[in-house]
Amino acid sequence: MEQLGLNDYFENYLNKKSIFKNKRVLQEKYIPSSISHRKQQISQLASMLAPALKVDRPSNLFLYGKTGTGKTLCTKYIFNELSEVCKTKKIALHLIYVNCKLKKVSNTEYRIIAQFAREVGQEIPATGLPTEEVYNRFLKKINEKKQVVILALDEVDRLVSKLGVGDEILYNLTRLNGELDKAQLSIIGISNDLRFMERLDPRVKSSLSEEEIIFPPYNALQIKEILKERAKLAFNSNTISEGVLEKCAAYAAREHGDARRALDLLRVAGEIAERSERHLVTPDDIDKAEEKIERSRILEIARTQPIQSQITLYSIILLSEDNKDGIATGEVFEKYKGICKQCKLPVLTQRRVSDLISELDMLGIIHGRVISKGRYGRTREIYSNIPTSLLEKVKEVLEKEIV
DNA sequence: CCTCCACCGGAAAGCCGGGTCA
DNA sequence: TGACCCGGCTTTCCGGTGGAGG
Repeated sequence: MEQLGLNDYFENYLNKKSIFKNKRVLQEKYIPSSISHRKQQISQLASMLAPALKVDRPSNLFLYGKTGTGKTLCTKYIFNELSEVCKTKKIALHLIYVNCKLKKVSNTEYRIIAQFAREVGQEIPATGLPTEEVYNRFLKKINEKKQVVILALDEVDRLVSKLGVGDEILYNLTRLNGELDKAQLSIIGISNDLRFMERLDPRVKSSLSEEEIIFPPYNALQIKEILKERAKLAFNSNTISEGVLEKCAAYAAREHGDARRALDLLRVAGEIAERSERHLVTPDDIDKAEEKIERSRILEIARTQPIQSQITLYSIILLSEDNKDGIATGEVFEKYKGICKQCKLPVLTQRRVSDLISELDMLGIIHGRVISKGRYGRTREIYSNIPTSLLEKVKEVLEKEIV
């Protein structure tokens, strides 16, 4: 009997008319056949990379623009087009796209170079080799034949984040071309940190940004048009009610014209409507979507932090419950110490816990600022950023981990 | 105007678990 | 097998520092 019920359910599910026609259109990795409001950037990109088709080395170039302004999309788009041409005309051009923040936080020189090497078909162990050796293998591999290699480094700023340190990776990279005789190498840097360049060594700066392309944020109107195009492909007709796209665009523009965020919102809103058996997405769903995205982001962070960081967060939550104004680092540390002892876990130094607090701050899940209380010292004033409606749930998650 | 609190945050070095290589 | 290499996390050390209270 039960099985029959389940069968019916699935049967129903399949027959049910979905709101979505093709949900993939709203996903990040989808590349539309034409890109709106980026004509200028596309043609610049194309003209700068075109020499590669004659096996001449294109200039290094640099793409700026905040998140969701189409940098990655345009790059991938151009890469696709280029490689089409190369395939039909048999041109020796190798395009490599790497996102520098792949997997977890800080990516290192070794890993990045290893990643390049793998992209050109040279196996590299995950660790163990001297970094120098990885460079050599990479160079040797691409220098095997006469060709142009274009490296796109998405989110390059991640490579340099630790002020001062790290720009040697870029320095090395920009110099690599000189060590090749057959092959030629050029680099596309992509960054959403507008002040990134200022922090760089001038030598790197000049060679990396032989050419620059700027991606300005989309305005609400443009985002709306983008949404409209995508929605047409992604949803069945008459499933989007009046004002949904406008609201979605307005929310995304409120930040800084982040088209990706707008698309996420729309997709989640669609899912919400669908799950509640409606055939219409309403502006209200956009609000729900925004809340849902934020909630799951927070829960995800709480769940995946390393244990010591979880305990720190837990301490902050506990303390902020009966302490409306900010908490001091010292208080957090005392609480933290107590919990660690109780759970028989090693206790970290206050210095370290202080860093954990900063990290949680970066994630936006708490916030704090350094403040002086005169005679009573100088400390960070810490507040929780977790909405009260989510507090219990977060605590639950953390307690499960801590025990 | 000076003091001195309670921490901030940079630098450097150590440890550990992952690996290579000859 | 032992000598090395790497990244990530942590500890150690320590020079600051804004401003309430004297």
